[in-house]
Amino acid sequence: MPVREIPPTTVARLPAYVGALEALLADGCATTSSEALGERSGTSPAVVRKDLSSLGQWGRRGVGYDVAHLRERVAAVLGLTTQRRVVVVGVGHLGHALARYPGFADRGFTVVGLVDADPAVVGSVVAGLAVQPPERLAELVARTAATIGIIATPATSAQQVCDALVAAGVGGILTFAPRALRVPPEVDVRAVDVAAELAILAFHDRRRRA
Amino acid sequence: MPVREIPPTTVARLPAYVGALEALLADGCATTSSEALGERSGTSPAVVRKDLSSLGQWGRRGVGYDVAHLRERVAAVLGLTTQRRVVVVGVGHLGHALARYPGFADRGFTVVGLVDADPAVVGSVVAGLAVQPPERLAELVARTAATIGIIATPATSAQQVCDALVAAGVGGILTFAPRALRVPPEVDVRAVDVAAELAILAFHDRRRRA
DNA sequence: TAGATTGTTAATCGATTAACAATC
DNA sequence: TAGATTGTTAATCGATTAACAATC
Repeated sequence: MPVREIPPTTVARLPAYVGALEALLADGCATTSSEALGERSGTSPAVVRKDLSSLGQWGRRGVGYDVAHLRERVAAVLGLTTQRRVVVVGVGHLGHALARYPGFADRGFTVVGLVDADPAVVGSVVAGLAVQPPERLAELVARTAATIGIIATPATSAQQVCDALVAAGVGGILTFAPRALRVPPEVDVRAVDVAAELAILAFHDRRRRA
Repeated sequence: MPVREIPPTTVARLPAYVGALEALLADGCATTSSEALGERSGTSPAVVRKDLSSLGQWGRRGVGYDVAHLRERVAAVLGLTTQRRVVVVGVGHLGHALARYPGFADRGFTVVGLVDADPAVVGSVVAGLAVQPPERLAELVARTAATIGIIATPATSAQQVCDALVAAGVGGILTFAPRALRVPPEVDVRAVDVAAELAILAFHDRRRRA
């Protein structure tokens, strides 16, 4: 177990290493190098070595890394060995897609609850789960022991949903709403803003053509 | 027009400023400060001032920024004043959601084409567009003059789709597939990995409980 | 032994924070 | 004039890159 604090940039790259290691495993590679890992995860060999050595010394000089062992260790550092329960708020097109996303189960995440404010949607069954009304959110989180909430609502209700999730006791929130959220310091927020990503592409596109 | 190169971290924050300024405009604010903008966009006043001053001097000391004017200028820097045409490859649940996402049109992005490899999906009409087979991708991009491609396919086909988009001539790619993509240096790639975001939340969740 | 590759240190680079003079 | 707030500089901090000794 690492004693030093792991830098946030390193943590952000760990999931890519797990993915790359799984791909290598599927390809039948028993051993790999920082060079091959960098190639597969989109970073440089130097960064790979620095990141991995900040977690512990799991490679062998002159040889490389044991793929299966390293995958297990990095997944353990990320906390992917435990199942995590996730509640999705907002069951529009995006919420639907998230509720059914196969990439979650592979990584130990289970969607255990769906919530929507629209009475026409409440009660419908999506991905085997009956959609609950917002007033049942706290009870749902408590009953399922969910620790992560996903916000897939319009931006206008995002802060309200966020407050409800925090009050219900989740420790982490992933939001797709294009709006900054206020949360107490002990709650962790990650934001995905698809339109913002396109805007950044547009910036470079504009530069390229200028 | 700014002469100096704009730092990537600044570019990444610009869309949030545009959003915050639009919210302020909707609230009827004519003028704002770096403090209020920071609050709304999730950064500090110092960062706001530094970012904005790297684009030009658009504030007035002792007074603040003109909301409408600043919004227009930042949007112009991002290149949001021109309509951008977007092609979505992979029309599963996520592709469906993207094709219909209202947040795109608001920011000047129009989905002009849909492509899927599944013969059962090809020909179906989603969001007013007939889904095309992969072999029509190049023609589709050429005909619509699309400059941005979105990859919403399984990870296994992501690189192949990426190569086809590059060959078809798009300048920017937004991928949702959890896999590093190889592209020529003149093509810009942004990656959104939802499972990775959850994994990062899981890391902090684990620390919190440890 | 010779070649390969890690783990780590030092050097470079860039981003954030703090502070304040300029100026409305 | 006094108070407010920008634009900018300097100081701090953290991340990346380069290089190489350790070692398999």
